Amino acid sequence: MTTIRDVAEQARVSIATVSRVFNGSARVSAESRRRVEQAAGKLGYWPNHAARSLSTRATDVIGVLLPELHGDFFSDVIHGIDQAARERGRQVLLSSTHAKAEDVLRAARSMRGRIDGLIVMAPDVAGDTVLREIVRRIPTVLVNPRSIIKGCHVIIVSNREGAASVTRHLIERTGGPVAIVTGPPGNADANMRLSGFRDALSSRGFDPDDALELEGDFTEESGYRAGKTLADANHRPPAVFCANDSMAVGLLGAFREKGIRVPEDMAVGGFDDIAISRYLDPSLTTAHVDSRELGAHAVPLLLEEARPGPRSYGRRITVNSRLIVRRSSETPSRDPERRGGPGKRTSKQQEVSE
Amino acid sequence: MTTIRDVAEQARVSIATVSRVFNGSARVSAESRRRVEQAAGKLGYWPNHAARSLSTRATDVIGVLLPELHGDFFSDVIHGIDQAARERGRQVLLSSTHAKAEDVLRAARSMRGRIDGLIVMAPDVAGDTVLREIVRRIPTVLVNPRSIIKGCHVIIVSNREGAASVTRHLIERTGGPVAIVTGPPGNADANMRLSGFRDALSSRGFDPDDALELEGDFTEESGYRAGKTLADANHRPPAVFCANDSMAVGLLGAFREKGIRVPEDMAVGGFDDIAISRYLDPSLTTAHVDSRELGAHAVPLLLEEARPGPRSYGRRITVNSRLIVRRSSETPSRDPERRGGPGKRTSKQQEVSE
DNA sequence: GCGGATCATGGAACCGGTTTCATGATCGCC
DNA sequence: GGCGATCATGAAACCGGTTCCATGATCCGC
Repeated sequence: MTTIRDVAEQARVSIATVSRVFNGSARVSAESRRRVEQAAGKLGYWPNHAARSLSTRATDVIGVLLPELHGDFFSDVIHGIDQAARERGRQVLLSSTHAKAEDVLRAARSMRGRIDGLIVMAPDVAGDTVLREIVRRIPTVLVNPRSIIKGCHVIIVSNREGAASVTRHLIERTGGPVAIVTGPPGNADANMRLSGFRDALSSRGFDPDDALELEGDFTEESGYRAGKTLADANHRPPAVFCANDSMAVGLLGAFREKGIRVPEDMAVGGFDDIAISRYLDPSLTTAHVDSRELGAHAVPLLLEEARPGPRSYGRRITVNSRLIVRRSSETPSRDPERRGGPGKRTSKQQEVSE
Repeated sequence: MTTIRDVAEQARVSIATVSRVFNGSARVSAESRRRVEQAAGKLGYWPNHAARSLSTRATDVIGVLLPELHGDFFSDVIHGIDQAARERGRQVLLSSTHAKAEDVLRAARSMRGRIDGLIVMAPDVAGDTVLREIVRRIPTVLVNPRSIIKGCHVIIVSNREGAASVTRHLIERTGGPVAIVTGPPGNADANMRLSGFRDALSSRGFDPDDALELEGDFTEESGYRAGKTLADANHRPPAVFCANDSMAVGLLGAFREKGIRVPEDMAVGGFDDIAISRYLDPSLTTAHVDSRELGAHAVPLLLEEARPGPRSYGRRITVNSRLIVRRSSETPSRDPERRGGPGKRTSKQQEVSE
């Protein structure tokens, strides 16, 4: 491959001059510039960015660590990050499926020298030792971490408040109580949503009841199993809140098989508002999280952090969720003609913000 | 940041020995290894991969160029690539939204030195000069390009055959003829699908008819517009094939607003089998493309290509599509109880392969 | 015409690793 | 005990850029 030296030789100038032409920084005579450009064109020279970033200590690349790429939620987050990055002339280095702390550490390590900063989503990583190791070396923005690192920027989805608002809504519509299908035990998002659910229940005068809490793991299958369990239960509550939409999809399938009508027999709520939620039958009441916005927030925060100079003190940004009421929690009697279906995607949906 | 020299100094060995310890290549005495590991741990040393790949000329990173990140199709493709890459210890450098040839070239250029190989999806890039420029310098796998580069690996979705099979199916169910909502004019996928549609029509004895071809651009909105146009047409055909599922979503919305029942008044088919297609009401008949498989094929092909040594001759891999028959093209009289909904996602769907 | 400022340019150090090659120590064997 | 083979190790070249600094040429004003 042709290097800067080949171009310099061909153009009969020094490599320093070639570098200057390509960076447009210092002044170069018109004659030298012409010769360099001609030589570069003739040889088909493309600069090597590994070499470049070795000396400049900058890469224009943002690293992203995700727990998984499955599911629409993370696709949307990546989309948001990629778009925000591209608007700022950055590329995105992706690494996904890091459940264990050890995986996260290894992935971050293998990015050292390749990125200017890192966006980490690690809702399953307990303790802060691993995150500290990373934050110590690489400018980082944490998204929904289980533990907060002092001085490190954080973006937090209002999981607790969102879960509480869906739960409250279900209580209002049905009189309560409400069951929950939880996320995996160690997961930060899952924990906050469970907590919000409990808050809402007790604030409406319902006592804590273990029988109302079914364990899931955010997968459609676990929602399906929980749906079967609920359907067979003796004293079925009139509503159930699924800690994410994927589980609600599975749960709705189980209910259909068991002949439980939604919302007539039971109201259902979810969390995330993934793309298919509005197309489900019945369409799903859920807490909408603007997952693109997550990325859009993370990138500028990170680039500010990655800038040389004194670090700003760790900032905390909260991304709000909002309640979207759809058919799965409608009052049964009401507006029967809407049965037709989800409607055109771009048309106005019935949305209720709290 | 600590460098290999700091570690060497602390461990009282040379940088060569530190390098050997970290790469596990040559033999190092137990004593030296211990000292190096202790020093590295104490100093918190993480190797710099920019420097490393500068001398090894390898990065363990795969570049991916996409036309856009919108839409479920490309999300799935990324997912497939990421998974295949991770299984092989590679990371993914992402760059999206490259409509124009110029953008594609710039993006590829800015990856030089950062990646071992490149996967390019550029269905809108006409001519082969830009792609040639890239292929010349970086091991590349092209996915559904508009023009074939000699000697370069290519992965091709059987657009033509898939479109033909959906069209034939619609003719069989309705007696034909079938209208089409096309993709954007210059797009490679769109062109092939249109071509397959025409083949199927003429092979069943229908003459070409411009009135049956409505122009779309792969967006939901364009499908919506086409739906309105079709609904208002004088002689409406009994079926319509949308060149992708997103447009079918829009078209179904328009039909609903116009009171056209699917499949009773009109049968509808799509292409891609994106995630929501099975959840639509009615669920959508479509040509399923395993978009994850696309990635799974591209990565090993690329890594083989990127291996030093003689280049293998450009190989061509075809990813087949298969017809998925769902309610949007069902014979109206049949099986009315299936109206219930899409069913559990993991449960068996009615699928018909040709 | 002379002295100092401005300007274009090249040499060389540097970024942080890998790897070749030379060297001295240790080993086994006769 | 001496010799060649084996082994661990460090010095130094190298990967391909950027940038500091010195240098010589040109320009300007007096």
